[in-house]
Amino acid sequence: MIELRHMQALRLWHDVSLSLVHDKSHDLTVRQITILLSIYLDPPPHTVRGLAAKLEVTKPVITRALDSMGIKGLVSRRRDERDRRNVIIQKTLEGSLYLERVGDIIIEKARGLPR
Amino acid sequence: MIELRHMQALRLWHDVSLSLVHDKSHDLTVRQITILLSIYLDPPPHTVRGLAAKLEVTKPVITRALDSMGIKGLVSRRRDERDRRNVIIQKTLEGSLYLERVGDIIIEKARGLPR
DNA sequence: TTAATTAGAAACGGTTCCGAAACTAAAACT
DNA sequence: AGTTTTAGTTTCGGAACCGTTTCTAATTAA
Repeated sequence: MIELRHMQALRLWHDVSLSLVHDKSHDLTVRQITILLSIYLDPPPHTVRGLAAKLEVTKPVITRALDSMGIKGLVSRRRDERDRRNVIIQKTLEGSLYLERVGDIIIEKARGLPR
Repeated sequence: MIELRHMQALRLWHDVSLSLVHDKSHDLTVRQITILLSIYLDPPPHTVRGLAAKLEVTKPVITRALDSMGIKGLVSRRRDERDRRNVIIQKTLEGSLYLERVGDIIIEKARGLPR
């Protein structure tokens, strides 16, 4: 039998996920949102290889996720001038606004939970 | 500027999502996990049309998600004998165990947050 | 300066998902 | 009984994603 606090945790996950599904604007995969959150929450600089190691996926997975999210304006890329093999992944205004909305949703849904 | 409680909400979402990405066992999409959680948290009976309406997606999306999760043993389907047009979607032991683990992860990551 | 390493992207083939439309079967209506 | 409606699935063409492998460019090592 699942306990009450388990149910509340899962209810939160459900409610926020449902809001993300309803929000047709971006439709990110779990990997993509994890990458996006890493870029916005972890200390920079962010590189393809660093994200690949963190998520335990191959580099092409990161490259393609950045392609997709770049098209949507959620992240941008810039060559590292100190070592031009590197690509520095950067935040965008659009990405910040999107995550701010996601944060609002999480807080709102958490507030609605029984305590 | 993102506030502290925003950051904590997003950090929780990040940490749990990262755990889900690391967990190679099931690899569900956001839609799939939303459907799975609906089945386990909302009062039955669960039907294709009901889930489609709730998620605001077409019925084939639900059918296919149930196909995928059925193969993984996370849900099962049964004809409604009272109205044989309906399909009743049911929980499984495997699905319960999986969501119990997800609940554990959420609670664990929430505990690790600064307060 | 040439060879080896490193970072990231591109190419390849396969899988999965999508929405729209067509289809099957069961129930309800007339 | 025959038509219409309802529930769910299947099919279709297209898009996105996956892992592996290959490629390009930049840096480091010999």
